[in-house]
Amino acid sequence: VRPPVLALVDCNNFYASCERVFQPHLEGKPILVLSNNDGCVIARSDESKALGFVMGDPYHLAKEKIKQHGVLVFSSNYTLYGHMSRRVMSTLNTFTPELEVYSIDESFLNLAGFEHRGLTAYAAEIRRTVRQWTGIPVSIGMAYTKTLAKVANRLAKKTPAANGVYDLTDPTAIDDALARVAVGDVWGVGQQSTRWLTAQGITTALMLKRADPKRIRAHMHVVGERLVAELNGVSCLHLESVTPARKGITVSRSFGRYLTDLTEINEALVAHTMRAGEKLRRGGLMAAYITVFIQTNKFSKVHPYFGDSVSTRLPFPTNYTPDLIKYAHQLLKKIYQPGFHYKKCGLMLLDLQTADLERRDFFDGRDQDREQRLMKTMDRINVTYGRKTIRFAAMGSRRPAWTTVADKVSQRFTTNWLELPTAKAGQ
DNA sequence: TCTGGGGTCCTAGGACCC
DNA sequence: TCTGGGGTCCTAGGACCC
Repeated sequence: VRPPVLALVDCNNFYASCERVFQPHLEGKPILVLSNNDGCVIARSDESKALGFVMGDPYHLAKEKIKQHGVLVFSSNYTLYGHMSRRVMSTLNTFTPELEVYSIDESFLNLAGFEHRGLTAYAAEIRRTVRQWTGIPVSIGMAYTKTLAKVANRLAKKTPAANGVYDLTDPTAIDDALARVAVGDVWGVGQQSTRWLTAQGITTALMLKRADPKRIRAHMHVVGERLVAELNGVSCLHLESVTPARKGITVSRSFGRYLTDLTEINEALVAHTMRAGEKLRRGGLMAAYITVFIQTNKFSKVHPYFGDSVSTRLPFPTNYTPDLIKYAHQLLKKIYQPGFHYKKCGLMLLDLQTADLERRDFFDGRDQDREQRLMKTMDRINVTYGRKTIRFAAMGSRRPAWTTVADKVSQRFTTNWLELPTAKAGQ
């Protein structure tokens, strides 16, 4: 019995493409999208790639070249990207009953049962439809394992004649394809493994496919062994159409400038904690374990590096923000050392559990119903009138010292009435 | 002189992903 | 001056138990 055909649909240059949808004059121009805090390059249009801009390039080091080539630069606009992502995914859902949303710009589709339509033709139709309904260009790779579908997707992008669709279900085509892929470009092979594999003389995906799985396992553990199996057409990573429960929630940000003062850092931490609480409640969850971390700028040549983290188990699982703020603050005080130039802080909530049980009845005389109503009301106000409309005093009231930089954000075209795109009828 | 063995649970840290 | 943020999985090793 054949395993199901999997298609990996990947949006091309997703963030850059999102910017283009509502600003068509950007078509054909080099675009870069920056990370939070306008720190580094995280998305590039084809034109920018051709100019030699690299993923992860620090923005401040690229500025010269950006100016020189007239590249258009955007701060990241996650509200827009998230919304465009949902549009793409729901479009894809009309082509298959079973789909796994793998990331903001990628989905695996189960195409079993659609073979009679001709896989290449069907994929081409998916591609056309997504483009027409959302304005986002996608590439599609098909194979019998996720790892091979990833390879196929890569080839769909790299092979101009493929028209954005690459079928790797034909076993006789696989080896030729794998010979064209560097081992470091295989999904799951990162820097460490690339270094080791190369030293072993394994430089292409095909060589990795043919390597002795036991030998690979000795260095790359079961993950590496599975990878070799997947390259050999043995499916180990199955389609997960049901989103598994979240294991942790992290909120962290770099500060817009250095902070040295505990109170100021705590204001940032309180803001992050509020956000983490919102995420918890939105997912119907409570957390029983919390980690807080701080760090200075790891790239600085003038200031010494310092970073630390500390965790604690909470006396009871909670999603009540005042509880979270209290414990986060206690932990921050434990790791804060005066005298450093801090650049970032954050928290992680772990050991998440569903909030449907009344677990805290035994602990104290607190009125949980009232607490939950309070959080619900706060959440509703902050959704309706904007984030942090209602906030905790510990967050500070003036413009916070830690505010991130985002100088070049585009409009929230899809989620804000005041920022809708305008169309003009021409002659 | 000679000081067990096997199991579980938990956490930290590494590697990788987008 | 200026280098992101949020995840998952796996393994080793310590604590603990019998």
